[in-house]
Amino acid sequence: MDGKRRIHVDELRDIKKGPWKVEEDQVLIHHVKKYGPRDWSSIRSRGLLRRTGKSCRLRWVNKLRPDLKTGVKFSAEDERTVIDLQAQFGNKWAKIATYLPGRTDNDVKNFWSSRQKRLARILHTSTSPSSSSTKSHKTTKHLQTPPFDFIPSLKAPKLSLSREQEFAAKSQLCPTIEAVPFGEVVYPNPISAVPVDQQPYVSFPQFPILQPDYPLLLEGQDFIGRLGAPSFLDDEFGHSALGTAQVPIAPSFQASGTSESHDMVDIDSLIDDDFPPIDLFDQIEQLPSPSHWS
DNA sequence: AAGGGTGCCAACCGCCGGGCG
DNA sequence: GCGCCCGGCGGTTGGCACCCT
Repeated sequence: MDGKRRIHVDELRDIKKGPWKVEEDQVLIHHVKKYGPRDWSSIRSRGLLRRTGKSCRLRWVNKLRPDLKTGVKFSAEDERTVIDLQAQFGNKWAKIATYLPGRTDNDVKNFWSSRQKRLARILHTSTSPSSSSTKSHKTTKHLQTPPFDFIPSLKAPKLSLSREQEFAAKSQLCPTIEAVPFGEVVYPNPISAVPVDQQPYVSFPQFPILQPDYPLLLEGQDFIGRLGAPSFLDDEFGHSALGTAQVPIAPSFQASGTSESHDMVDIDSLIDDDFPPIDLFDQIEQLPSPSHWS
């Protein structure tokens, strides 16, 4: 073809990928100081770096920008903000990131992804003991086709709660989960494919079918733990909107050994670390029922 | 001590829309 | 109007460190 095309191919062959070196960062920083965060492609055309403009821009935005909160974990406040905004905007990470100073869309995206994985794992563990913790999180594709209809997904009902209201909704904790005695099992409607005659069950809310997304799980928060709270259904969905399903207790939860463990599950065994202190959610108010979600 | 699971992060890929010739 | 280039964005992947058994 023409010369222009051939040059383009040669350039592509010469493109560098992979982790950035300190020297490359310095060149990029120098370019931005001189020309501003633009003309990314000129960095390459000037022969300053063997990186694509896209790669340069990404490096600057995600790593080199001076206003970034690098190495700072998401606070509970950040967490709430992300959850709120994700509920409002969906997976518009760039937009959400604009509400979080020092955070990039990549940060938010990674945070949300980790959270989704954790939630999926928790739910998977609590409903499918035979297959828990056997697959690497690297195989993320299984998360896109989760085994449950209700795993929190990428679109959530739009909420208009105040932050205080939402925090308050997290506050009702129950120290135990009450297990349904074996033999009094109600088959978990949309939840589990595990044979019901092989596992005892933990009371579990039957999520609203038309609102399958559950957006308000804080990082590290004991979703499982709250399932046993008497007010859980009222808090989260409005009692009238829900029935109750049961899900099997994971083997690790059953194996506590004591006679009580037959009927009661120690909440500590269900909760991840980093759980926000209870007094974080001092004020208790009720969430609106799903009928109020718009 | 070793191996597997998990969390976190950096970076790439593909798609899309806007600008421009 | 069309094609190309560029930048922006969301999704995905791979690597590494840490933790647990």
